[in-house]
Amino acid sequence: MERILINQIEKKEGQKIMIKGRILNMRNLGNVVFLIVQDYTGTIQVVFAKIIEVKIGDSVAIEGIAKKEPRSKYGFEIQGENIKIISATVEDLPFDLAKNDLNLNLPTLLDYRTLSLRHPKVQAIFKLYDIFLKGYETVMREEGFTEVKTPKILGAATEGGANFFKIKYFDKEATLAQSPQFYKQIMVGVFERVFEIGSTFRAEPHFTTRHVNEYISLDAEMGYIKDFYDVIEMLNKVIKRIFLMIEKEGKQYLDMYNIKISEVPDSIPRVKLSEIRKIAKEKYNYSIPDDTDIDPEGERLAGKYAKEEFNSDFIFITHYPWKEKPFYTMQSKENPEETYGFDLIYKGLEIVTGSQRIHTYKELIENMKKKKIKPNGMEFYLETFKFAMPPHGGWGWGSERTIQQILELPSIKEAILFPRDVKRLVP
RNA sequence: GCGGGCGUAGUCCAGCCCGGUUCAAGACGCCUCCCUGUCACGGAGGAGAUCACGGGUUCAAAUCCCGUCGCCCGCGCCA
Repeated sequence: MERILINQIEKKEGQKIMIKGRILNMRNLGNVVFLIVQDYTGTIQVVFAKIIEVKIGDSVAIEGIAKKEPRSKYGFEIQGENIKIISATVEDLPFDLAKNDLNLNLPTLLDYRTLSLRHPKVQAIFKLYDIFLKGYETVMREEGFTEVKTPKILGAATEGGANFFKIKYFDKEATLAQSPQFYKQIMVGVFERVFEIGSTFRAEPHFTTRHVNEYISLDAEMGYIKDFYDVIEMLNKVIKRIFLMIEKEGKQYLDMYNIKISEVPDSIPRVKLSEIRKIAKEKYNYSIPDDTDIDPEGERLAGKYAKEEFNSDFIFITHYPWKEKPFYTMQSKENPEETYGFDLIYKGLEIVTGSQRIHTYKELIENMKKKKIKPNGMEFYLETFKFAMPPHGGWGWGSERTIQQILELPSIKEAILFPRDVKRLVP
């Protein structure tokens, strides 16, 4: 008999069918047994009026009659006639996958990742992530961006600093990319508009709920901009369209977390960093420390301000200080202490960083000198700027952080299948 | 790196402050039995913990002290 997918059962009312899937739960009432069976399209209840020898977790093939059943919360069920174990669970599960909530501590959730991922509510995170990635690809292509994949094994650190992983590369030393920055800029000189979805690696030993050492960055870079507001407008438009797609296609998954996805304003509020400092002080009586651009408390307050003042979950903070920004960021013409750099804060957490980049060779070299950065290993990047790079800018967007914030997950690690942090290299 | 916290059955946890009838309680899961409409099914019974490890204080330590190991969080840095 041919397998019928669970979401197709309603079309087979009254017919004898066969499904394949995993037993999520079993309720034994003596002479009647209820099974909840899951395949990749959904879940359904199967009822047997006899004793059956199966365990929760088994992969099974079930033959039975599809029928309408108002007594079942699914509205439909299968009157089971025959059940066959395709693959058996040979050990007790370490926790209860049948409950609505898994209720595990983070280390347990991640240690038993191969099993915790089977829980519908955990799966929902990654189904939403799937929609999110598809949305990004779709919208970016429609905006004329070409998808590129740039190397992650690099000969030199992208942006200086010590936060890159060193690896052995035959007889040389290499590093893992902590950003596609150089390559995506170079590609502006080729395709004008490019985007990338790729792994980035950061060797920072951070211990927070919003950092990991390997994450997926959604990058973009676009040429012939008139100023960095062109980049902000593009990002605004892209986010709005993606969030609408997630709302439409991911409703069943959002519902599992009781989340109504944020409305993205047509024009997300934009506030200068210097303004945010004043607002934090005057409105919330908090002083953002002078030795940083903005601290996490400052970001939370910026998010709070956006909600209270503009009823927006999003806010752009612009004009980050020159001394805090990397050498390729364009300095403000109006105020040399500031740059044309911005962050996007979503629900009080930074999820995107972007800027207009310096596009002339001369300015780039001058800025490097001022920042005391040696060109060693990045000659290939600098060379490009001798050959007429158009004015351009772009962003790096943390994909997992976005999912974390959409679902309000307590840790970014819940939004990654197999997260890598300071303490975790397996599974 | 600095600061704070945690470690008790397979899982989630109570007990720790104020050491002693609690030979560590409960819930979920597991095993046995009962139940023909459950949907977090219900009911009865049962097994499962050298209280992270090592040392100390004490008549007595899960509980107080010291050390070790493991982990989590905040900050820094950033997406």
